[in-house]
Amino acid sequence: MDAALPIQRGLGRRCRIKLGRDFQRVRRDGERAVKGCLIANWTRRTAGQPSRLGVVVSKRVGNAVVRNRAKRLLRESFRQHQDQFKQPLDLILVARPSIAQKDFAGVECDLLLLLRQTGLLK
RNA sequence: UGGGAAGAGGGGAGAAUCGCUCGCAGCGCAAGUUGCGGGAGGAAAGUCCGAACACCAUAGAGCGCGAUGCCGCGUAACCGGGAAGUGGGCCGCAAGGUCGGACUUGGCGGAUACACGCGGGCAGCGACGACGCGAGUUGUCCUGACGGAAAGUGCCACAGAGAAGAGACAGCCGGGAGCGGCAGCAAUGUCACUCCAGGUGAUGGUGAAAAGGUGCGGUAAGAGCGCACCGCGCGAAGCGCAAGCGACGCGGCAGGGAAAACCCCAUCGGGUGCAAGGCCAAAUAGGAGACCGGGAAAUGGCUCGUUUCGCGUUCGUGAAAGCGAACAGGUCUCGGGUAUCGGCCGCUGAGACAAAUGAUUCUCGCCCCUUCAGCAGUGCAGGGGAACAGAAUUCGGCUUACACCUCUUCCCCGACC
Repeated sequence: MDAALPIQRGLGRRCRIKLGRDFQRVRRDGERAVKGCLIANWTRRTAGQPSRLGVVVSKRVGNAVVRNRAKRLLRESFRQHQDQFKQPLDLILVARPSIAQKDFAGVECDLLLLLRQTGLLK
């Protein structure tokens, strides 16, 4: 890892969407895209604020173990690429049932493809 | 050696990088940041029983509802006192003291509903073995929501003549009448058939079950009609803490299944659950509606009974009682708002609250397949696999899921000695 890249890849409490009204706002007012095993809703934030992530995994995806793993994979994909966004986002990732068969590389690939298609990446 | 069943135990290890969460300490005004330490299971699951804990309710009686249902002993969660060790907080310069609770070890006392374990008892158209001519008895195993069918009501399909204090279809039996064959001189005897009125519960057939069974006697034929034995019922010396067993005596036999149909008996049971519940801002603030105003509320289902509250004020009318109106009062319901799926406590050596305990890579170990080498155990290389499953107040039990490995017991097949 070269020293030129800023290493700010944490995913603490400030980087999460926790309030129900935030979820409702993003899913009502934001933009929406679908790719592979995930659905994304997002709204743009002003520069300087951190990006925030919310994860939604319904019971249709699987039992508690499968759902937990899906959430972890989505969070990890977001964490590793959040500094590559053009501008900060409030992003909600909704898992689809096909995520149960994917590994980390598959989920990461779907997320990058989606972000590239919608022009959110640098 | 291979396969199967049951039970018990285990349920990969280590490292690097990047992250999450909680606690403590340092730095920082703060946001944060650094260090150290803790961070999923045997079932964390289902939520099927219970306990702790919390709140609400609670004179009592009856009815109802629910749960449980052979006997004995034991076990834990939990509560109380206390000991040692490990780790932690606080005080102290230190030695040390102290604190609450966590874990481990050993032990004491209290508490038991359910559950579980062990032992025992009883039952069974159950399986196998032994004994007996036989009915049957007995041993082992298995099974058992294992109080009551002798409180009552109802049910028992199909088959069968008959299914609960039953029943004559075939059959058997003697008697009467008729007709016929045979024997006889005849009276008569005998054999078969038909009809009539009876006897019978031996035989056949049906069924889960046919109203005790096996034998002998008896009889026209039969029948506990009589006897012996077996079974059954009642009483009972004695044995056992108890469930219960039972020498012996008496009784010719009372009597089917199902209570997981209703039901009866006994025992127990108040309700809701951490979204319990408490605290904080603001406040017994301030709105809307309904009802009561001879009633309301509580006794969490109902009734009785009991307890509590309330039956007020003003105005009009009237002599008064009373009537009408308004207000106050009581009870119930509903909605908005604040820092808002508000925050904190409850809440923990995991302790969240859009929910942490992770991601990637490497090494080693385990299992399977293939190639090669080897008589073989096996070795090298390549590829693949690793189940069920994620804490949400805590604890005990139950149930369900589970790749693979280890151990114990039992069974089966093959080979060798």
